[in-house]
Amino acid sequence: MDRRQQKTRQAIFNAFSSLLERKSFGNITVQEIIDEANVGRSTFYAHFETKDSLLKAMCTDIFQHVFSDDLGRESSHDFSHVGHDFEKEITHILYHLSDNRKNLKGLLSCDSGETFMGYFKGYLQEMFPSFIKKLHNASPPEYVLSMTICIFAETVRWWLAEHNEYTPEQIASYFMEYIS
Amino acid sequence: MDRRQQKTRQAIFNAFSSLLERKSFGNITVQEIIDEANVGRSTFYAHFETKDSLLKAMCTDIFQHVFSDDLGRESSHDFSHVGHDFEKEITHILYHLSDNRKNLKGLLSCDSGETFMGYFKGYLQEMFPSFIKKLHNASPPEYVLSMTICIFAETVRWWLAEHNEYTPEQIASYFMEYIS
DNA sequence: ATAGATACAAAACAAAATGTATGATAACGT
DNA sequence: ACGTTATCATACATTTTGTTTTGTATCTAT
Repeated sequence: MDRRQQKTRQAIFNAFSSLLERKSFGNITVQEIIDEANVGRSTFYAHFETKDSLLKAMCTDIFQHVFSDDLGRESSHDFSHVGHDFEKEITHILYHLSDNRKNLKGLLSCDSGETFMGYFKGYLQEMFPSFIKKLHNASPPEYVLSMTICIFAETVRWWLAEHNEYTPEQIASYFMEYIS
Repeated sequence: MDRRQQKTRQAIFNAFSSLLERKSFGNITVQEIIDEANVGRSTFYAHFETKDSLLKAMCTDIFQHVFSDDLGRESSHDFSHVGHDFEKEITHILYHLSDNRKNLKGLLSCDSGETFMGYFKGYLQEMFPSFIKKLHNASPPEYVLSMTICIFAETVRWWLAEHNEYTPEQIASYFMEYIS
């Protein structure tokens, strides 16, 4: 890929990320992104059709880093049998998420939430079903799955937005305690 | 209050509600609300400063109906001792929420989520603390509270958006099973 | 019933944002 | 070094936003 494209793309990502720290997705204009990134108007639209496209691209980027080496490699893992591995896996992911703290805080505080959570849940749905089979009986499995994913997402949000003082290991244990 | 004001306010609420069924909050323009409500431009701005003001007013309206006769009357209830009453209370609230299903679906599918959930959680925080004292030990209480609120909100969203076939009683029991 | 207050519609307006298009310039890959 | 292409600056039509003005209709209080 052309170096110029990379630089522009990164500049836009950085600008977007920086703005997300200050204001919510819905209140950010393309114009602001352009100004912050210091790129030409037409250049922005050459890269992204809309503000939503940018959001999606950014989510894809982040999740690729967070989940690639984990789930890609370990998708064959069956968490239903080895409970301890599951918590370790969660911890591992939390470490990755922590690296993206700056971006995630903005993305998690809804507005962008719908899109972001969509991606988030997409990945999580590959991890959780085999694990949650062990849990709860009377409630519909799809309900339990939805809640488990929601709780994980909210745990991450709670952690990154308000309680950075906890370690990934602690957060993982809180999460495990809550869903077990 | 002037009848004219009431009519206009209601027309705007209805228009907003109608639009929320079709598209997300972020993609709705004031212009569309004005057209749909069939009111003058200046009239809209006489009632609401911004689109966000409208959202807040609508949330206040809805929650007032949902929580007024419950929490107002029963705020003295101490749910930490009478577990069964708590589930009944939840069921009661679910019935009220069900009445506002049309509006809530739009409001819950994020964008407006940030604002709406803020209100939602504000009310829930008055209900839950005494109850969750009984639960979980190792995790921070504020974490458990956050997750409980989040689970309730997500339960409602899951129910209204995708699984209307369940009764308030069923949903309440699923919720209780999940958080107990 | 009437008088004063006020909510309303219609229109016009400036400012900002959106999305597209153009030509010139600079950086790129080979 | 050459052809390619990403970028910028500029311009433009369109839409949205929020304010203001003016005349009219409707309300409330007396």
